[in-house]
Amino acid sequence: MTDDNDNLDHDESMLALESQLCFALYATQLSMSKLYRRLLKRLELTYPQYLVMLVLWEEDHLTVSGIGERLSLDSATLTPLLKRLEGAELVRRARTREDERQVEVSLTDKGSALREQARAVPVEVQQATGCSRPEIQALRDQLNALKRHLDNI
Amino acid sequence: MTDDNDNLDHDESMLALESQLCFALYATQLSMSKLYRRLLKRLELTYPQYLVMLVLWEEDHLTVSGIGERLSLDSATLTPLLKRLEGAELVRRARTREDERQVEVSLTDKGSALREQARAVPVEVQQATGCSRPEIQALRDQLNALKRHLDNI
DNA sequence: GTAATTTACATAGTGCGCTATTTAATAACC
DNA sequence: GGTTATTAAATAGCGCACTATGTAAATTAC
Repeated sequence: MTDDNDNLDHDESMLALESQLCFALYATQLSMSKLYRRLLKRLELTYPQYLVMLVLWEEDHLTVSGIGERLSLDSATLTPLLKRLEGAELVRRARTREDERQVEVSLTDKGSALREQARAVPVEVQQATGCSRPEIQALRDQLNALKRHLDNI
Repeated sequence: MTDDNDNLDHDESMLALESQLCFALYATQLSMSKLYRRLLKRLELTYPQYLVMLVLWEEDHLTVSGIGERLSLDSATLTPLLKRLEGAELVRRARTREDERQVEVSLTDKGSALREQARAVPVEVQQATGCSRPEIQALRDQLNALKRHLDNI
């Protein structure tokens, strides 16, 4: 019954935790976010807040749905997060005159200034990954390709 | 001042969202967990619950900290999750006689039986990723290597 | 011009995942 | 044997990230 045994071994490894790409992704994401939590402590930002700030440092005056598109996040996630950034006086939120359904998110002076401190973060992260820049870029590109596949189902 | 401009462009891309490995990881993890949410709906499991079940299908009768080690998760995360699995009658939890600080988590018959239905999940996931098995294994191995680096800081 | 539909955001509720702390049990030390 | 330190799990509180739903504004259809 070698055939059955092969199937058994195959099935065993199909459900084994270590085989799972999903678990590698999940566990590495947790480790990455732990590293960022440490680095972002002095900026007084959480990791998702930092991602939002990255978006706004790149392009100010975005709507909630504009930020949502960039980060693949729902307004149910973004609205409370942006309110906390507003409370920290890093952004301001206001309904646009053109379309009152839309909320425009803009950087405050304090929010813009925080960019200077944030500059050190990617350097520190790169050191922590122990990877070269080409390796990081290759891995990032593979992940982005994987995401596009996953999103097209 | 081309040198300054080079530095400026360098700094621009260092904080650009698309440059960030962290964001690729974060966004891909969100997409992966969305895919699993769809597939796991009929098993009535959340994604983290599924990961716990994977661990127990591989090795039954683990302590909370044993599961925590496998998944890199704290007891503050696991205890409520395991209570929900217990409520769904997939596991049972009991203090061990040898050391009453420890809680042993065991599969119920229902929990063991769920494994059969779970077998289809990795196959469906692999189809969704659009990657070959060697590609998946290579990406998984790179992520695991990255995690080890991140954890050693 | 009005009604129906769609859109953008907000809210409610749930399930994590974390830090900090508490509780109870075990181990180490004197 | 008693005290102190450590360990395992649980609890509290907070910040997401999601689904579902509600509210208000804009667009579309008639």
